[in-house]
Amino acid sequence: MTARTSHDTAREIPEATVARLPVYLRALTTLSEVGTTICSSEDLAAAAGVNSAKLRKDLSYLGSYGTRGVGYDVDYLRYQIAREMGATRDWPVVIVGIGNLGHALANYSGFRSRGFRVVALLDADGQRHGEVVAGVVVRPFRDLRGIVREHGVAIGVIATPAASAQDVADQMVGAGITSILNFAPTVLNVGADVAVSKVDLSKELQVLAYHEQRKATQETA
Amino acid sequence: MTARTSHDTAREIPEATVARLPVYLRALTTLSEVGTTICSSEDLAAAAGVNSAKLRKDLSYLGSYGTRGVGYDVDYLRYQIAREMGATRDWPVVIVGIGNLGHALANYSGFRSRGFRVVALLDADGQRHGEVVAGVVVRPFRDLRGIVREHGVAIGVIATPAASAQDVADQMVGAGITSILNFAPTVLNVGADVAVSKVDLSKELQVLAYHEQRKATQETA
DNA sequence: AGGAGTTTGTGAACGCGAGAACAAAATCAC
DNA sequence: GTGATTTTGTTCTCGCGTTCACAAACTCCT
Ligand SMILES: NC(=O)c1ccc[n+]([C@@H]2O[C@H](COP(=O)([O-])OP(=O)(O)OC[C@H]3O[C@@H](n4cnc5c(N)ncnc54)[C@H](O)[C@@H]3O)[C@@H](O)[C@H]2O)c1
Ligand SMILES: NC(=O)c1ccc[n+]([C@@H]2O[C@H](COP(=O)([O-])OP(=O)(O)OC[C@H]3O[C@@H](n4cnc5c(N)ncnc54)[C@H](O)[C@@H]3O)[C@@H](O)[C@H]2O)c1
Repeated sequence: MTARTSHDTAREIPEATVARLPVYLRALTTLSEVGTTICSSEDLAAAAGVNSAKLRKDLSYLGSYGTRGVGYDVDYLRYQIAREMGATRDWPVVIVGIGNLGHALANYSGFRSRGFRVVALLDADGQRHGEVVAGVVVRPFRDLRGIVREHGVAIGVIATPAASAQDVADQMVGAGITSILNFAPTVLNVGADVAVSKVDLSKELQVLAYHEQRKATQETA
Repeated sequence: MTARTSHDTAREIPEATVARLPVYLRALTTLSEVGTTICSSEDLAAAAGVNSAKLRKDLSYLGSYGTRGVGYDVDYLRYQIAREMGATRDWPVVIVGIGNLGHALANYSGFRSRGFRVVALLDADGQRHGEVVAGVVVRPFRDLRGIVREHGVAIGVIATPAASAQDVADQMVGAGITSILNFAPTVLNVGADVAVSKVDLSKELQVLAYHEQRKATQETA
């Protein structure tokens, strides 16, 4: 692979690599906060919890940002990853369904610090309208279209019950949203041009329980 | 592959398959609630949002629970998957860090309905002690050891800030917990006999932002 | 300047998972 | 009963991701 210039962003980055870049970004931020200016792939891999060869290969998809015999400049590499990920710009986000989870998400400072700005909190329940959460007022769900247009929102978060999720997704797509983060335990049907990411909290617990179960049955065997 | 009897649980199930079993379980529950008694692999695959060949291969790791030319008995298959996953028994769980996210998790009914019972809510902040969330009182973090022993807790959930997460994990392991679900954005260092599952909500958003970014730069190219 | 020591970037081997395709097994029609 | 039809369980192939291993490239010391 030849060297890449900073404006050469055309190459495909494997999905598995993309999923790890945020982890590297966080590890670099931590290193930077502790005053580290240079780090080796070994150091960074340990901080990110991955194999160092994998880390180097991942970074090689972005370009050649290290120095052999030395390592990586922490802040420089961090900027390069952030730029590639789109983390150097601000992403307006709407959250739909301001119940238990929606409140937690709205209050989460980690989104803001990573470039996501909650521009609206929407709920179908009139009882919730007018409530202010983390400085943002809860508004009716029907305001979705106007908000998306006004702020150029591309990313929507669904935190409604499963029964409403498909309907909410349809309206989001209709309003112009092209990426959805879904917390409801349902499979969403959307067009191929819409990206859906699903977070299933109880699935994670169920997988852990499976391994516990296996450990137990193997011991008694 | 030969037929398997119901007590033959020794075979290794691929991790990718284990991760999908909860999805199948949920799809089967939905089908059952609508009154469906028999379904084909095609039906179930559509409900779960996967390829039907993949579904059949996944199920074949558990045993041969379908009937050729007919399909699967919904309730029977659901029971078999639940048994394999350990979902037929009750799993006591402790949640540590009852802030924004901890409150949402404590209030989440989906855990209970899938066999997880929150036996304790723990927080280091004395201000929070005594508060009742979803019928469970918030107690001091130092009670962890006693609670784990008393209830035989194997699974712990970490919802504290990142700075405290490693310490909480160490104490959990010391108290006898062997599976941890971590919501803090940190890599946890634990022994090889402890399973850690990490849920990183902002990572998911960052991956979506990356794809949005790519779409945008490709259009302008 | 040159050699010793480090660390990156990448070619190559390997293993796992996804999906196509098909044989085996069950039902149904008559 | 027998053939047509349906649907499962499994084999086979392909591609992706992980990891090893090493040459290339850089620094540091003398
Ligand atoms: N609370 C958790 O920790 C947790 C964990 C895992 C998954 N989830 C999932 O996240 C989702 C939300 O959970 P929750 O505990 O916050 O539920 P909740 O009932 O507390 O909140 C849901 C909110 O969505 C609103 N809503 C319902 N239909 C709507 C619609 N069509 N348009 C707009 N808003 C609508 C409701 O008014 C309510 O405010 C659920 O699907 C749940 O399964 C929650
Ligand atoms: N809120 C969200 O939606 C969200 C989203 C993604 C990730 N997270 C992550 O989840 C974690 C919790 O987020 P939050 O918004 O609930 O934070 P929070 O500050 O509201 O709550 C943290 C709680 O942990 C308690 N705590 C701190 N140190 C502790 C210790 N050593 N032992 C026991 N308890 C301790 C605090 O007293 C507090 O009650 C954070 O790591 C955050 O990054 C939260």
